[in-house]
Amino acid sequence: MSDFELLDPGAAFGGAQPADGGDPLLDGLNPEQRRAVVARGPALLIVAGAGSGKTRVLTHRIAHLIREKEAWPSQILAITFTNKAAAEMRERLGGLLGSGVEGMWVSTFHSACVRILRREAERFGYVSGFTIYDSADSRALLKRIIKDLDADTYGFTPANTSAKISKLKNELSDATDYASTMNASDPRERLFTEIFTAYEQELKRANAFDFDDLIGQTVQLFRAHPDVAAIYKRRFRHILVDEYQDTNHAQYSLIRELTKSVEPEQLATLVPPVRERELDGLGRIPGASLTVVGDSDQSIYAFRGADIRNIVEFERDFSNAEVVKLEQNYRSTQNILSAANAVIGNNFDRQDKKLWTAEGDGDKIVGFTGYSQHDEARFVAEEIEDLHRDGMAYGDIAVFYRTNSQTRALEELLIRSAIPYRVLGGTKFYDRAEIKDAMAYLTTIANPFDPIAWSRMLGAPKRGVGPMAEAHLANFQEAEGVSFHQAMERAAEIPALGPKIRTTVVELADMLARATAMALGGGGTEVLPPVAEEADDETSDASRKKPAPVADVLKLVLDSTEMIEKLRAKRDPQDDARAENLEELLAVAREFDAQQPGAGLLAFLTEVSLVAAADDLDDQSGTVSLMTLHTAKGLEYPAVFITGVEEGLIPHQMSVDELGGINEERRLMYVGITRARQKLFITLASTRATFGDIAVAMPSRFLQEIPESLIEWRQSPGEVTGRGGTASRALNAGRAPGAGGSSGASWSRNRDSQVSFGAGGAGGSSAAVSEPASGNMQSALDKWRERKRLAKEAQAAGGGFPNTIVGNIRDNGDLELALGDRIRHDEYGEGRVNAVTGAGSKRVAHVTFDSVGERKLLVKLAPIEKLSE
DNA sequence: CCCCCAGGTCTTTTT
DNA sequence: GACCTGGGGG
Repeated sequence: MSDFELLDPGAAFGGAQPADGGDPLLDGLNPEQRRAVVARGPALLIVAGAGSGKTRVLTHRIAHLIREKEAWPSQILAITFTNKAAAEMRERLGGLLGSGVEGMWVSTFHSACVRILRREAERFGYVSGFTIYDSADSRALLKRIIKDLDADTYGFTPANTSAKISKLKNELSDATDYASTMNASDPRERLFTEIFTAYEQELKRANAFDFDDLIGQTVQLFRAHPDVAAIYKRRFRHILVDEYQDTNHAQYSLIRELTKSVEPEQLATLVPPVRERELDGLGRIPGASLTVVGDSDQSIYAFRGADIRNIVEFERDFSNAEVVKLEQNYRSTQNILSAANAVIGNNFDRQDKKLWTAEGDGDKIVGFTGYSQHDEARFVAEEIEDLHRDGMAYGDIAVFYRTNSQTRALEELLIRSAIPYRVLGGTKFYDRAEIKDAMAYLTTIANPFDPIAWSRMLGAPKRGVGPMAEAHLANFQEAEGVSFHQAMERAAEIPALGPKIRTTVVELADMLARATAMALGGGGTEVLPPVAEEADDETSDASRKKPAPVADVLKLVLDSTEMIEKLRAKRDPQDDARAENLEELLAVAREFDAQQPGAGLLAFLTEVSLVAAADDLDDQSGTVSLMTLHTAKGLEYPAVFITGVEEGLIPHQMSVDELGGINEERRLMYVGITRARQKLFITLASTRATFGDIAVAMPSRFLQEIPESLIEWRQSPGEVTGRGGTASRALNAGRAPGAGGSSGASWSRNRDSQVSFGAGGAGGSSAAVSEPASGNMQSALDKWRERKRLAKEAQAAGGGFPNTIVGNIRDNGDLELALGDRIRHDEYGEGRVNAVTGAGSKRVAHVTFDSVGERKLLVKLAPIEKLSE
């Protein structure tokens, strides 16, 4: 991405632009881009198709505002989607402006809100040292609440409750609102209200915010305290929001609040005093100018509350809005763009927009169908090796997938092929148990009122303090109204605790007190409870010394708990890896201390809470990047693999019944395709192991939406089982006999939905690509179209259209395998059957191969034949 | 109080 | 296949 400028043909050839005027901020931009840079006025919408150079436009716009003295850097608030994008933007601005980026806020919604909340926390009963609960913390808290209220018998789980609460909070709704609108005769709704209320209370007691609160509470803060809002409204004169299509209602409201004018009655409280030239004709400070950038075709976060209407209705929303459309793509070849256009064109609920490029067609998209996900992964690994041999850097290659669980097979093959790779997101470093344990110490040190962190800290490593002791301490803490640490110090006052536990607890409390003193830099000043009035003098402690480096605090914790030593002492090799992870955490803390000297523990915890999946991407790492399609948004790579392009995966099974679900999945596919610059590979498998057993997979409907002339199949879905001609034999063999139960049902469905593919250069395809329909009942339409497609295909199968490859699934029929049989496998060679499990079409053979060892195979579908005994 | 094992449940995507 | 829960034994 750093070399984007170099690859930008607009810069190289000038295109249709007027001759360069010698302005570095405008030269090399196309006319639309220029308009977006120089446009002024209250509101600007930049509709930026994928790869149309929007980051460049945004940075140039900001630089232009500053260079033309229309704004000080400190008057700019730029919101990006990830911290990485923010860092990149700041870097590019530095390149354009030199040093003049001091004081500019370039950050994510969440980081910006934390910054505001930490400053203003005291105004609404929080302490600035509040904890940020990630989803796991929220769920841990909800789990306790659900158990306390016996709500699990009503089907409430931490996961579904947390999702529902999150959704409500994204709509800026709280428990009181919910209670007033719910159907009170429904016991489930009443119970949910109780859970929600308890959850809010517990968060407050813990001095903690969850992710959604960060936005929502900031909005509440602004609404409840116009004087606070006035400070920020006055400060930020230009607000720019990237990826606007993925903003939710809370984020939208935040932007709305910030772009309102400051009314005359608020002016008096502002410091420094308001000067005449800041005011408009009505004696107000006018609202900030707003620039939003987005692409409704790339809206993929509806599940998180993102509301596509925010961007679609922007013009209605902000009157006098100017609109600039960027459609020229500087990233991909025409073939890739044509595929992307073809796919997204099937979403009928969008404004038509076509990406185009001045570059040539480029290579065709390469397609491959493996018969299993291992086969698919093997192809990916081999192609990566080829690309690398031909001179492409590993860092220029990315592999995308829909679900995190798909990484397993890919990693296995990449390891075997000695290809350096890294997985972004997924099981994150900070999700590991041992890391969470260590982090719990740091969190409880920063916020001794946080029960989740305290409880985790108490139990790890095991020290003989169990749930009973924990409950006694927690009760004492609540009754006395002290911090958890103070409760521990006074363990002697709790008669229910045994002498041994008392000693352990007091010693632990002593260690925490030392660590706290270090972390806060004071002489052991106890952090005050979350009460607004008292919190004031917490900050006025002039005698405070500088906080110690985070690494020192962590070192104290690790040393005194002997966490690393205890792990090393175990004989499980996994525990060695855990010990190394803790060493790694220490290294991360040292790195943080070096990057931000004196920032302290709280800043470290904040940063860790807000890292996004794409943030740990290191452009210089020189490794292949693996990530979900969601994480891929905003990134680009010369070579891209999209894997698992199957029905049920993309579109994901879960989305099929959701309102607009298919359309969102299609956008996800579109995002994936448009990440590729030169080479795009689309792969799938005809069987996939899920849940431990193996199921038949069908090619994704999105695959059929790509014109076949754009794809060069190395192995098409129709060919995959065609080796040795067994497929046709199997297909003529008719319906599988005796396939009972659910497996039979799924089998017959698969047989009915044969897919027509132009494998091997077949002519005009009869592929059932449905016409874009008009209307707005998208879900119903989706279903109807799906049914139409299936009907058409069924007809095609029966009527025998010439290009239809009848049946794309191998079928070994009722091949009987028994213990001890020798078989030959197309890929693995010869092997011996150890066992056969399952029944019907789900029969699985456990085979030890001479070359690769034990494998499990679906008898019906595996490319195997029985050797004579 | 802690460890181990059997059995049930689940899997979309993430700041 | 992985993770969590609950019961039994040490």
